Amino acid sequence: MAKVPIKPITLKELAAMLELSQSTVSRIINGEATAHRIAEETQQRVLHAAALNGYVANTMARGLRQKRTYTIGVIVPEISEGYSTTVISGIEDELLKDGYFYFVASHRHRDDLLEGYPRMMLARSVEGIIAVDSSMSEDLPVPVVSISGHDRRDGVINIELDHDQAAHLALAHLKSLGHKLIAFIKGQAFSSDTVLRWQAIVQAARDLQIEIDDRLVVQLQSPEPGPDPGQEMTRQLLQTNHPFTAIFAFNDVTAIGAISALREAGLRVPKDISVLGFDDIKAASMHHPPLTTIHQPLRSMGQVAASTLLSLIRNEIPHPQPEAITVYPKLVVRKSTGHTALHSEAAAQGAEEQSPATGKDEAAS
Amino acid sequence: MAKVPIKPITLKELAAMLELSQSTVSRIINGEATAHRIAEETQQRVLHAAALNGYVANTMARGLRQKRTYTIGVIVPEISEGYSTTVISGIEDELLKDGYFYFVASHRHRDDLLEGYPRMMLARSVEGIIAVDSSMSEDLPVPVVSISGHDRRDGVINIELDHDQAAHLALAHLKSLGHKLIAFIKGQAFSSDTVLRWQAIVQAARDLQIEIDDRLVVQLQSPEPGPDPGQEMTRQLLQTNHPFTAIFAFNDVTAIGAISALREAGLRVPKDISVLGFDDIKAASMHHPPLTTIHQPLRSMGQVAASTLLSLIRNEIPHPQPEAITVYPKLVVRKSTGHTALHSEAAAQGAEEQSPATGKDEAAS
DNA sequence: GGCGGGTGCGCAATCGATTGCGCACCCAGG
DNA sequence: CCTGGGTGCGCAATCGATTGCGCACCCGCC
Repeated sequence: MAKVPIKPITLKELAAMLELSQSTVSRIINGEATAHRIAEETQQRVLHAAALNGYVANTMARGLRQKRTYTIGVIVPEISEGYSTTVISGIEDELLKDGYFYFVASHRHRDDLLEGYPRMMLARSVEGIIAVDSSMSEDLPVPVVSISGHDRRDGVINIELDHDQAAHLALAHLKSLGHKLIAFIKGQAFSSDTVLRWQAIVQAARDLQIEIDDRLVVQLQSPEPGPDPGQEMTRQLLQTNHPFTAIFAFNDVTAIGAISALREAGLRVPKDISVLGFDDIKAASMHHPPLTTIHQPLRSMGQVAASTLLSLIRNEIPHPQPEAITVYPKLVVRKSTGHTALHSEAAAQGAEEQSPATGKDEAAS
Repeated sequence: MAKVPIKPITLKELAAMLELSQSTVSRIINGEATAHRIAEETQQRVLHAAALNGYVANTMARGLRQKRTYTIGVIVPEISEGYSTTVISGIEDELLKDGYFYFVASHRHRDDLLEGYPRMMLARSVEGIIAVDSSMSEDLPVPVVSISGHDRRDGVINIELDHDQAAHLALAHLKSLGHKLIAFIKGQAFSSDTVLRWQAIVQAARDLQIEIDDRLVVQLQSPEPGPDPGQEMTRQLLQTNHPFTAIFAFNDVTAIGAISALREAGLRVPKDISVLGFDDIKAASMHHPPLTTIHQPLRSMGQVAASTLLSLIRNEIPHPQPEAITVYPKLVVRKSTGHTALHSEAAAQGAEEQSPATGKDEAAS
């Protein structure tokens, strides 16, 4: 089992052993032998010696010359929460399959890092960059694919959710449960989804004839990840004393914070107030009650981003390039939403019973 | 906002602009100016121009010359859950500070990947590897730091939790709440913590004079991440009909699964059954009820691993190297544990009241 | 005027692989 | 004998940075 790891042999040494030039050996190793008319016998000789000596080309030397590294960079806001990491695991699926590796860097919304990381990655000759929920402020000399970044920049392909459909699914669901007084928690200003999502909600509300009461609309302020900002805004919502029967949160983590605040105020979810999340991260199904949420196919967004980026790198995407690739949401009904009790106690009671606790839900994607 | 599209500038170009030689510029950039008697004014000129043009040395070229890559590899079982990702974010903190980048690869417990990834990383000349909850089967020619991997291999430094203390904290907590019939859910066989943790539990139980009933000990089987395996084993535990008043789960996600199973069976947590988790991942504090758990300083374990690895790489750790670096657990009491009702209804009632819902807990580390 | 000692910086090789040209050799045909 | 066309492979530049030497210039002093 214990192979002795020896000092890697270089091309020069290998060539010397074989009494051939480096060029020849290099060509054979790289499978360009026939294109250069190298004798079959020589090829075998070289290949054999290479295998015997465990020759592996030095990645840096090769990278320096070819300007190829088979490496890409992934830039995320934050590494420890459900959104980015699910996307990353989708990215990984695709990349490693093709022999690419990736660097990860999280900028935590710090502008200097948002600027610096792409640069540092370029210094490492990444062949492309995937930005997750982060807007790139500069044009980069490599292909860029952006996930939920709505920058509309030349050459940058966006992977984005169909927000209109998402908003429609969400509001139609709440409406079907009888909700009319719906509170909204918008995302932080820095999140690239915030604006589009809100526009879509406004439009969907109009289509479904749901009225949006401005006093029931709040926006996350604290840049902190985790449920606290959502909890905080929900408290604020409760303090204003405007009645509502449902909350549509910007994401699942916010929804979880909202539920904490509601509980704190003695309100039951979903009996008194329904809470609808967004994203469908792992924690959504693990929560109690399991969150009804709008599922974003995060993992496959990562996969699509990665395979699109590879295509761009290989120049396989004809111009004009598409500006965006749309993916579609799904409504996942779990237990944090129910019929509103405000207009019909009976309906509310029914809602309680409508889905007996089976312990199973469609968490797995 | 729109700066120049950043095509990295090279040393040669920068030197040309400044009408200096590459050597001089290189020396200044690398802080070897004084050692080479470069005029203070020239230094300022160079530094300024470098900053202005966002010069960053090409890592490949530098690496080629210095035989350094400033890159390490991180191997994790799985990327999308709380344990690894928290560790990774700790790793990132330390590494990027020192100009290192890292590759991530997740093996999902597949042996071929567990073998293959280290190899591929070596081919990319990583200077070291951090293995998170994964055992490396071979000796590697670079420094390795392992987090919760109990392999005891020469040259591999382990970052490990003080399991004895953890077990003691956990059992003492349960005992203090009156629990005597404690069920245990052990980790999957592949998790490197499983054995040590269990040994520590057995020892702590002995010390605290708690009896472990073998019929109340189950082990996670399914390799699947997420709460399902925990839920499954808890159902099994319930079916055997041996009474118990508390469950000590292998980790928080398992605890969450356990709580689902208990609810499903009509049992309340913590009123009927207390559940104690392990790890203190983000989801633990977000759950309802918030999990009482044994906190592992995951983030700082990542930081320690990274800084230790960097020291190893720099050869700053004198021989004989330590075999392990121990970090310490903390008991975080939230709301999933309470006095057992089995022996004293009064005590149980008291427990209910003992911690009023404040909505605040010590989740943040 | 020549020499010694600072000062301040440059030349060119080097890391290991890739790659655009080009060259030597052989054989057959004219 | 010379030429033309294969065949089989090598020369040397190149990628971008680092680094061991070394050199030019200036000043003051004997």
